[in-house]
Amino acid sequence: MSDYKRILVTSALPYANGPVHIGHLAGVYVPADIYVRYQRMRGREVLFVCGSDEHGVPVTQRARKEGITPQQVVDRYHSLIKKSFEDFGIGFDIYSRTTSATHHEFASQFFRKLYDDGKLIERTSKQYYDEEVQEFLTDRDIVGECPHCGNPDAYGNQCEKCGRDLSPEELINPRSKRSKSTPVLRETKNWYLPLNEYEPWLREWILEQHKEWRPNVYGQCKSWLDSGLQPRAMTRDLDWGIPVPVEGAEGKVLYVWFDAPIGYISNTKELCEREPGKWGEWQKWWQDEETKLVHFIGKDNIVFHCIIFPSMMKAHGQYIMPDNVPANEFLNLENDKISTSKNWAVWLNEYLEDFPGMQDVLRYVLTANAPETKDNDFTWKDFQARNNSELVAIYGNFVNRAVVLTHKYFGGKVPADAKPEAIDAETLAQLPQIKAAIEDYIEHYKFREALKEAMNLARIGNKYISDTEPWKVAKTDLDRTASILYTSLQICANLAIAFSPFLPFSSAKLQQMLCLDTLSWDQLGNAGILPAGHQIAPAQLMFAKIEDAQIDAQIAKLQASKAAHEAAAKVSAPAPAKAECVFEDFEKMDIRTATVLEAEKVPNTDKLLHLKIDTGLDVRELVSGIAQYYTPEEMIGKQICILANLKPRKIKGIVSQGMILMAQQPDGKMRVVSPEERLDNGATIG
RNA sequence: GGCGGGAUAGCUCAGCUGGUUAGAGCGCAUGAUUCAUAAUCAUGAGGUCCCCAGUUCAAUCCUGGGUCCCGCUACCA
Repeated sequence: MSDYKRILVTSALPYANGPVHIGHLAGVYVPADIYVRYQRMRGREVLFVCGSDEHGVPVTQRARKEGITPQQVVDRYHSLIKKSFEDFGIGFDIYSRTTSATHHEFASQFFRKLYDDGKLIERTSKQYYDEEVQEFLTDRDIVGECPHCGNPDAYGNQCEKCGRDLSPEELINPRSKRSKSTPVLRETKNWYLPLNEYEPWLREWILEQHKEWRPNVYGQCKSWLDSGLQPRAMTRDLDWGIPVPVEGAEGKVLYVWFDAPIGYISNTKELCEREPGKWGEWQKWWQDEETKLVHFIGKDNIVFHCIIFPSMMKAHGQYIMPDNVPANEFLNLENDKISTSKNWAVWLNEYLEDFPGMQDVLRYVLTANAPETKDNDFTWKDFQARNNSELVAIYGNFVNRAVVLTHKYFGGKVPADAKPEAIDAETLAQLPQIKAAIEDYIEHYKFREALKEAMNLARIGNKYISDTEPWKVAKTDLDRTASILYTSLQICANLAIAFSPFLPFSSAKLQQMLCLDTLSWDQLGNAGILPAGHQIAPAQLMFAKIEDAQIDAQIAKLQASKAAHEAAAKVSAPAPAKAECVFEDFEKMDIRTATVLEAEKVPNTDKLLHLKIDTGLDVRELVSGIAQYYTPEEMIGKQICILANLKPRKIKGIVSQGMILMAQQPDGKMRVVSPEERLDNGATIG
């Protein structure tokens, strides 16, 4: 922090196609919020910016699925997410959105500057357009015959067989993977950021100057840089997004990873223009070397925040670079990956309803168990245990002991330090050490350890009060009792400060109980925060015990929602009906029964099985992408149905003669189609 | 498959540039205590530091190989 005047903190923009869950919180928002609250308490000038990421293909997909507009989708989730964050105490200075006018204008200008300065490579090409889905196709959505080796199933960017790079126009007889129709060539232009030109600079900046970044972040950057960067398209042929502000770019939008990180900047600008007196000009946050920029993200975003966005800012020329990008690993839930689509998650908005007033418990658990170095697991049992045996039993209990005794013996007035002893000073001497430790840990983004130090302060308090036994001493020596409680109350005041970046609601409550107006970080370690004679409020419990029933209910809810989702996926949203076809088309297909003789995984793939089957006509081989649903052993001996006269295609070097008929549900579950009763191989189906 | 990260007590995690009796919290056991939300305090048990080889006087740490988990990427008629 030494050389910086102010700190700008960004936290990853949540994607506005679903609510926020505990994985997001643990990975990004809670640590960022702790960092920000801490820096603010130290009196540093801090700006904490976030907002919804509202462009991109998943939003349009969701809209299509629900029969509403993309705008309706993002409106719904933006307000839900924003409200949840507020209620949870994530202290953004601004939480805006990438569909805002400010952002659209700003991102356009940013792009336009790169364009005008010649920082972008323009590539005009005839690109395949799928008239059925009315969209341009990405290279990999097009397959056709390789002009070099004749492989009938080369991809638009590369032939897997001969390894040559291709462009889609070179393919003979191209086909669209999106609709199975024949695409037509249309002229299109796209603009690329030549990341390769920034490679030497990135190497120096990251690999030489930021060896202190977390291993996962540094390692992944190194990996990208070592394998060589390629120009990356910054525009897309889509209709949901920010229009590309260039002549002849109709029907194109900015790549969502171009637009989204600029959201950090445009949201800053929005805030600065709204309250210029408070925040000054946005440029001071983004373009002044004395600003320390920190991006809090999850590990899946590393490349965008460390390679692409910095390259964009470098290309622009006026921006500062992040000082650190503390990316967290992932949080699992009850031993399973958190999944929005499978509804396997604890949603923030639901947590807030189910556990009203208990924001800090979740903040505590997610910090104590934060996935800082590796993936971690959230379990409700652990949540309960940490609440009951740490927050209640150690922190809450200590405060309660001190406050109750003060009321019992001194009418709720802080007693004078009438008869100090060595143990008091020895105990209080630990406070500055705790302060230093918390500071060091937070400055190094080690929030888990920092929180542990804060909790140690409460442990010190409990030990002190047990060692000195004021309830016994009170029978004979009220002066000594006064000193003990004086010391205990000072520890309470220190606790309110030490915990306030982590547990802001509880600190506020404690501060109220102690009748303290303001607390600053500087006072942490101070053994005389509460003056003798100061009146404090009656004791109230800081944390409530969580009973088994509440936890069981959450676990049951989780299981139920998962089951409900699975059931719903089965009945709802079947694949849309296809266009009518004539009988003659159907008749062309030779569908018949066959039996699997041999099966094995295709090497170097995750999804492919190589099968040998008896079709009744012959014994032939085919390749099928079912390895995630069936093991080779399960397939052997199975009777299946195949499309026997499908044009052979070579996949991973194996000629696949036909296709297995598979039934697939909307939730992805896939099963082979078999006759109800075993028939001879080669029985025709129709 | 390629690349990156991870694997340490029953659980969740620390262990800086190779030498520590390998640590902490929770949980568990025993004892003390009763001001406090049966909370607290003390003591203790509990570890092939993922596996195999190598370098070294010495390896949890370094090197090579392997296994499992996660991410990025590729593949996915």
